Amino acid sequence: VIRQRTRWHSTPKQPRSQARLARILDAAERVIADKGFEQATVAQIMAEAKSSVGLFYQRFKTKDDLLRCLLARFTEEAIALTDQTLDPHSWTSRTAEDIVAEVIPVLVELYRARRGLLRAFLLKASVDPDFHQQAHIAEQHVAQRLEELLLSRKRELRHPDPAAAVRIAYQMLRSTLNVLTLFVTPRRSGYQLDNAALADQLTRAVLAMLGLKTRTKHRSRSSKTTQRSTL
Amino acid sequence: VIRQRTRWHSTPKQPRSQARLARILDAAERVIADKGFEQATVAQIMAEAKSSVGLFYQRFKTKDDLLRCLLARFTEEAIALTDQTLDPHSWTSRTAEDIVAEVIPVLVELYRARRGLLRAFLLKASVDPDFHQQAHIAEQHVAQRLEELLLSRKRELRHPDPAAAVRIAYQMLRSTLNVLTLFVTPRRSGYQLDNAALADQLTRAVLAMLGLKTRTKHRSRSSKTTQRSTL
DNA sequence: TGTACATCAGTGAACGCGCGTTCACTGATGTAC
DNA sequence: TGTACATCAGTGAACGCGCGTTCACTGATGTAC
Repeated sequence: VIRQRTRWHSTPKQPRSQARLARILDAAERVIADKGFEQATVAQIMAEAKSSVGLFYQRFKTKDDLLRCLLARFTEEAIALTDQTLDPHSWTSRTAEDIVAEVIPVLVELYRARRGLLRAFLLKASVDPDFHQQAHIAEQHVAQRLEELLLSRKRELRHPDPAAAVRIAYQMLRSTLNVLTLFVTPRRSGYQLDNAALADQLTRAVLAMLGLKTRTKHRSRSSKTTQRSTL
Repeated sequence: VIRQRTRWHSTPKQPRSQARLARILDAAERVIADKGFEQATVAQIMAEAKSSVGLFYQRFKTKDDLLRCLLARFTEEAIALTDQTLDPHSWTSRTAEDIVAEVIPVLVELYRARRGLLRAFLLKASVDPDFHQQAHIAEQHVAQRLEELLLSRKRELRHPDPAAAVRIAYQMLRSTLNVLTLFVTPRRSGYQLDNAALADQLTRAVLAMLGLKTRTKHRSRSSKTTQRSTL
């Protein structure tokens, strides 16, 4: 009767059930990415994972706890990717412009690939201070790496306060991607995200904000193909 | 018994109950701005309006319908303000830079003043396609006015595709304000929004994106006072 | 090698709570005669 | 001026539904002797 007490939440030791945990997280990510966190029911998720509702509560304290776990998992991935991509050694003898022009498309693609999950994170973060805090910490890591990398080329930036420029440019870039993530539903017809064009536009804009010359290589697409879907 | 059938939703003709409707909308705006739409209960709102729950459903079809009404009311105000502020006649012999430098602080202030309500709108729009559609229409009105005004000074913009530049700059500006609206909780201590500094930073950034020279008049504040709170 | 028992892993029906919505009601104001 | 009735404006307790969470249960795998 006190049996229940002895079971910890999450991190089971047996390999079989550890695999099951991964299966649940994957299923959760799929369902949540598809329907959103609020609309996804625990029952749905566990059906997708081919497990039972009871098991869910042996792995997670609450439904909210699940999203926190997904965030943790995502954060790890994101930080690893960042540290790899933004490692200063891989950018020696490259200009600030190179960095911006190559990092932005990667970011845009990441946002596209994980759109549903990111959307769920954003919505939760906007409503739950603890969650926001958690997300913010991870976010700052990425921001700082990029800032350091760009400020090591401070001289190239024609701006009276390069640090401020990098920060506001990054904030505006991320905000734009966040807003597109929140509001541009792919299901809806009409404007479809053309990633290449979007990345181009953003690159151009960020370069301008940083006071960097734009090479003509970045085509300026006709304004008709420009992404317009916003709130 | 069929009495109920004969009552229309909303727009009562009697002046007394029309005043009451306004009182309900005001109360709703206060409660929703404070707690958010989901967390605000119909009972709370009607208590704040010193009315009863039953009356609520004589004025609104559903709780969602209330938010739609608030959006409609807000939209009207916003469009009126836009048409007044962005009227071409009041800007004759002013430069594109003047326009940007004066409009942005107004926008920032509007966002600050109506933060709670805008937050509720944004969250709803990100989840309800119909609502998003409605908000989008209003939004486009403002965007177009500003676009027209700036493109009438096309020659001043040093950019290969001025129309595209205006659009992406506006989108990034609005996105940034939206993200700040969603994520920077004023209750939380730490970074507090310094509107003047934020407006300055944004102005500088937008001018750069549009290919306009920055006058030294726009102070570049030390990076320590820079707004950093983002997701 | 067999028996008894403990623990692990998992199940899914039932519970319960919050809150949007309904509905049977009251009281005040107008209108007909 | 009084009476009967219709309509308007408003009330708030009760209902009901969705979904997160619980809990009494099953079956399989170890371990002691």
